[in-house]
Amino acid sequence: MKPLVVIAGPTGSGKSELALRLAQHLGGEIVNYDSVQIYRGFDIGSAKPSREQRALVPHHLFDIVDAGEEFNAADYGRLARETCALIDTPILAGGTFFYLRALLSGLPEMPGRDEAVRARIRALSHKPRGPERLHRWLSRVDPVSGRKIAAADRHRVERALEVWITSGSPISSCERDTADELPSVKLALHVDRKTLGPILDARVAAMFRAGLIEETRALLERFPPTARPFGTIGYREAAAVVRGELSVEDAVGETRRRTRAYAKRQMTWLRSERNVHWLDGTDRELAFAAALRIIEVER
RNA sequence: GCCCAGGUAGCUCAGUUGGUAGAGCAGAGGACUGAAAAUCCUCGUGUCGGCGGUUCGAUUCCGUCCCUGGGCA
Repeated sequence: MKPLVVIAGPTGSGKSELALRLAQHLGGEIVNYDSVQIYRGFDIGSAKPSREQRALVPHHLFDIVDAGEEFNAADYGRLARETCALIDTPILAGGTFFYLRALLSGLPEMPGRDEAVRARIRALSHKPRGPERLHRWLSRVDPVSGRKIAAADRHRVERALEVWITSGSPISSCERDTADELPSVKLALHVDRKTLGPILDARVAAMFRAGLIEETRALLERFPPTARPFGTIGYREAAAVVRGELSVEDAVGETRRRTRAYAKRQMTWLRSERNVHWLDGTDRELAFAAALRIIEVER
């Protein structure tokens, strides 16, 4: 199997554009690894490629689930493997590196999500000092995870307990089969944060101008407000505006703030990723040329 | 000109019944095993507006001056 081409980088660094150009040049097809662009209707706030762009080259794994449906990294990993297997030259584009990992390395063998168990755990967490008690429970049954996961990290505490309850074995004992990793060429666009900041600010303003609030209002009429994508950057703020809890101005500010923090988190993740070829994201032509060269050598 | 209310970390502010101060945000670094655009961890010395006074000691009390709001003229 030829190595998969992966385009990475922080949000707003020009991943989609580079991926599209490479796909056109190499006769490839784009495969999304962004956890919000998988949702139907969440277009403006997720910076989904436009209809025109998507007509140029086949695009996969966009608009595959509705907001109310359960979908997670494991689902993505399975789906993406199937999808890539059917395509001659997949070009992975996105920013959810946990999803990318689920695709390339797979997730360890372990029990899936169990809503009933989750509901029980969540009920406990709402009691006084609930989070602390859940963490103490976890530390007792799985000291390794207890040490690794902070008590305030409710998602991870919840999942670790869920695995313990449903399987009787600690999540920390589950191991990924590392030999199984799919070969890939990882290209990451680098834009230093001083430069990226204003780009992201402008992008957020453009999203609100393009009708993010109206898009969110329409989506809120079709899906429960607790649906996951309503908690993501931009949509959380737009939903608050729709509910009359936030001014548009504050929503823009809050969305900018969270977008910048997100870009920072993405950079942190990418820095620790091995075998990444870094490209200068400030020069699109150079980045494209360099990407082509690297892909030729690596494949 | 007079009367209020303020002037404390890059920003918004808390606080010190007098013993040189701390939150949120921003910023920096990090984690990431089915919610991942999620969730979380670590990092805080700044003439506490200026100058005097009282005091062993003032950012805190007093005086005065400057600045910013708001009100009255």
